[in-house]
Amino acid sequence: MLPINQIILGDCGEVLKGFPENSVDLIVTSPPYADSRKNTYGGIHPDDYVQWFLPNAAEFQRVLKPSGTFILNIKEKAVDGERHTYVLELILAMRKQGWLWTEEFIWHKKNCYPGKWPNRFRDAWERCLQFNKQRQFNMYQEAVMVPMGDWAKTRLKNLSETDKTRDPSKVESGFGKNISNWVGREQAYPTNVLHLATETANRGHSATFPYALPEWFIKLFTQEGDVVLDPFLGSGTTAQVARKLGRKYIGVEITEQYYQVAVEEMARENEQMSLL
Amino acid sequence: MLPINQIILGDCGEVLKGFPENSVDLIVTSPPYADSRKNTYGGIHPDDYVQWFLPNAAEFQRVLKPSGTFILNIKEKAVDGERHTYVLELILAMRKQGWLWTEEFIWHKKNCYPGKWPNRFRDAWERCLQFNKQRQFNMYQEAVMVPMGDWAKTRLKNLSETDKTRDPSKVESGFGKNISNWVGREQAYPTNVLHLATETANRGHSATFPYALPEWFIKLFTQEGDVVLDPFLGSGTTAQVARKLGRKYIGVEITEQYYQVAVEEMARENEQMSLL
DNA sequence: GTTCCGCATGAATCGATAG
DNA sequence: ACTATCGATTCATGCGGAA
Repeated sequence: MLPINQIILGDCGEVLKGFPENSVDLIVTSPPYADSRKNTYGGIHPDDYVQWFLPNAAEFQRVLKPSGTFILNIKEKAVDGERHTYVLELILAMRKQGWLWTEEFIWHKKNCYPGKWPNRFRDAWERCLQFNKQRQFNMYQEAVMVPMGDWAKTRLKNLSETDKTRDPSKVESGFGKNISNWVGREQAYPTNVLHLATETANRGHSATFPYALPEWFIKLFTQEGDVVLDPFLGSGTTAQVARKLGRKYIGVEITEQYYQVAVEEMARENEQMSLL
Repeated sequence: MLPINQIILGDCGEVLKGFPENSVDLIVTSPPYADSRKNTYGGIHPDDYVQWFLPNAAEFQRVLKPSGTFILNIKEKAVDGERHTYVLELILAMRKQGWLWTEEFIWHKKNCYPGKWPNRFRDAWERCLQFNKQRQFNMYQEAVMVPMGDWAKTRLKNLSETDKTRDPSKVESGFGKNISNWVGREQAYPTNVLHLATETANRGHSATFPYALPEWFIKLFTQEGDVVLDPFLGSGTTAQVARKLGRKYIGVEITEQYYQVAVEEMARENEQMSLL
């Protein structure tokens, strides 16, 4: 049976074998990036990453409903002066596995990590790859529409203050000129670029993604009561958001430490909610 | 000899064979997208795109200086409900050709209008792939610095103890050691995400990119007097920008129609400049 | 209640040095 | 030669406490 609203300690590749097929509506996850968390996840070498990931992807494909979606948040690192190609190879390999590579969303990290190097700038974006089992999948675009009344505010907020000061002419002319087109319309659809800051508040995990990231995809690809799975749960962000949005959640985490953090966070939130 | 400051009518794969090797400082171009300009470029089918592009890339590699850079502005189309993989395959194939895939910049198209498709949102970004011949290449980062955010003014007023000697975190970042470098600083280095509006003015070419795009890369990778090549010139944006910035330009365009537009634009600008 | 302001921190990368 | 470790470099945000 499907372990609804549970957080499970274990290797997702193994744990998922006990799940029935075609039972999950959305998989949204941020797997360990190659070689970057040596001390926590064992550090998969970039050259071995595809081979490590593929068996897991096969299980994801099995448990995902035909109408479901798989969102993979990932970014290749720089190795020996180049961007490594394991993410590109992973996409190609997953297509051979039967996945459809439907779309690539860009997460623009407004507060990216600082640094300076002679040959590259700071990395301010990550990929959110959308995979599907079939061309027809559930998508609730209206759930993530931006209200027109707030459109101006949100748009400018998304650009952030610094972006505005850096390119005032473009923002003002482009924005002011077009605003008349939107009068009378209620809501606008977003684009495939997400502007979110990483949350710097320590949640006991070195690589939490911001709540808004899973939130956006959960709203977009599921309805209330649907099942959301995060096979690399980390400190539990996806599960917390899914529950808050009235979705069923399943989280799998391999390290005892983060499993504990995730369980405690869920309990803490539970308590807070019962107090209200 | 290298045809400095010229626009040439012809197929770049052929035309470039007459150029000496190691003679160009920067190649920046936006090639015909697969299947999207059928009537102008003959419409390369997505499945044939890599095989069509590779011979051209080989010539680019030959004429590029060892210290030079190749910027390729490209985005895969959605074909049959999926993102096509020809761009991923092209990157892998070019690496086999000897190119280094140094970086992937994201061009975020700020003023893109919300559209409506049943299963995807409006595409608001394109790839700008950076390729190099060797790990050491010319990069003039100071030429593209941007104003610092407003936070800096208040932030640097009084530094906390942790700013001066911050404990190394889990990720072992030695942040905050030479905070004195910051005081009085007005500008910051940009990131690998470019926020540029698409230009609305259609200059008789179906895929013009905005002036700001080649401008940014020309400033970043060349100095005055350097040679900038656009092998798919289109209506001439790259050549115009290069000349304006005091770089030598070479443009190659295969279609008579766009070649004419490019030549006329250059002449028109020449006239305007002589009037000032 | 709002607004302001201080401040810790984050999926980094390169080059030199040591083993 | 080849790998492992270490030091140096650098922004911008959301949070929480205070006004």
